[in-house]
Amino acid sequence: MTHRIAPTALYQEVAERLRQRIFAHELPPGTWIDEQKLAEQYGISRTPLREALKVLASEGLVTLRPRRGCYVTEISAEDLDDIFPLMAMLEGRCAAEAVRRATRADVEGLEAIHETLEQSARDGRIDAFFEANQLFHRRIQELSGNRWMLSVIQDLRKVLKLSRLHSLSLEGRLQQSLDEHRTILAAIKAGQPSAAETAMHDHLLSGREALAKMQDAHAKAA
Amino acid sequence: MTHRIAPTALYQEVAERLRQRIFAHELPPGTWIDEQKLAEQYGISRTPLREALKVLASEGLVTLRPRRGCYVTEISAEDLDDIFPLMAMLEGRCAAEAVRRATRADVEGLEAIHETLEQSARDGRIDAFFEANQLFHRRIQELSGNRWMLSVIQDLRKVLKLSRLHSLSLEGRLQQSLDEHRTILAAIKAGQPSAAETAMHDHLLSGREALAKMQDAHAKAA
DNA sequence: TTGTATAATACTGCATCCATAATTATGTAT
DNA sequence: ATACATAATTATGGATGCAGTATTATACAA
Repeated sequence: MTHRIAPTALYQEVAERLRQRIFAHELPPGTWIDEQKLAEQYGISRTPLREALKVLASEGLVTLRPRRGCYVTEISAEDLDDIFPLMAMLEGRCAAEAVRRATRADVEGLEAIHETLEQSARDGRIDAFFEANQLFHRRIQELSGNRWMLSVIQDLRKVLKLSRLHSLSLEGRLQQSLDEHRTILAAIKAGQPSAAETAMHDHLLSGREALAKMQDAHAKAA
Repeated sequence: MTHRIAPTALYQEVAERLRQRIFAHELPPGTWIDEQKLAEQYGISRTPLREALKVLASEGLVTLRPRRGCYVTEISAEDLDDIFPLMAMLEGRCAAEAVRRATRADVEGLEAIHETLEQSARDGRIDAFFEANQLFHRRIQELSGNRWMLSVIQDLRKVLKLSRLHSLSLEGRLQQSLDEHRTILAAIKAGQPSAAETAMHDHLLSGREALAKMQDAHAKAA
């Protein structure tokens, strides 16, 4: 008899599926979410769907306008200007803390992740690069040992994913990103908390700059 | 004809009422939330109540265990050890940024708030002191001009409020808290960002220490 | 008396239904 | 033709009902 360890509720699964569709920009920012259409699509009633939307709303992925419906949140340039420095500070702190707490094995684990990053870059496998990148950052956050810090960062990262340009920009500066990662990893291996902190901090801000350039180019094209 | 500007949904009102009851420790951590009893109490159906619980869950105030019900979140000493340094960093940064952005009028507004804090302390009006304290912190966060920073901090503060000792500890160190506020304000008036930052930072950590002492005393009494 | 198995109870999760408000479509007057 | 008012439609918010599972109570055996 197999006992279900994680008896996830329907609304949770729906929330996750919607998250994926939002991140994939299949539901771009501004899109109105048609409850009954979606419910029908998923073969469920509106009740769990609406519960899922409440969750996504408190994550900031959708915006609920009472009596007006639910829309995928639109993120402004000002929001990005707010979020990136915040993330830079938080992830920077994580890196510093991670250096202080990481065991030998932990560092080796990070090196392994970084290696797949390098490999993905060489092979031009962008999606694999994305994934390894995410994992690298996340692992460092975990090593910092602060559950709440991790939760805050992950929440903010979700919001960043709303911006289509966010993923595109990474593509254009793959090599630079890789270099920055090397710097971060080097500081970690050398056991230098504050070097790791500034390296991570700058890495994030560099991401913001790349995104800003994307926006400029985008605006010019329009 | 008055047009309702903010047509707040029922689930939002319910969520707010529950928040208050949780913060007031009328529903202490660990309490099981009886859906139908509460729904009956509020004279509503379970549907909006359940939606409210979803919101509170993503705020971390309650924990939903699928098929098992909903419980007020219990916060551990480790959580506090995670959250306070995080808050110290965030609010510290806010203070620094606030100094850089505040106008003359802004600073005067802060002074006014601080004055009610002083007055409340003199009069021994603890609830008024609490309120002015909250306002002071919040105003600084607003002055920092970073909406997301503010949102993150407020979310974390909600979680802190789960700990009954949190409010009690402030009571015991009213004078010290006041002194620390004076230091913060002085740095702001002097236009010294980094002094304000460290003052605010230390103020938060000092709060954590006081809480730890409370916990020790509490443990000893038990 | 204690432990286990079974039955009764209670609660959660989801579906369906309905009232109300918002939106769109239609008609009329200027 | 355009603007406004009214009617029809549609979608949201909330209530109710029901199936399935967790929990508690009861009975029985060791």
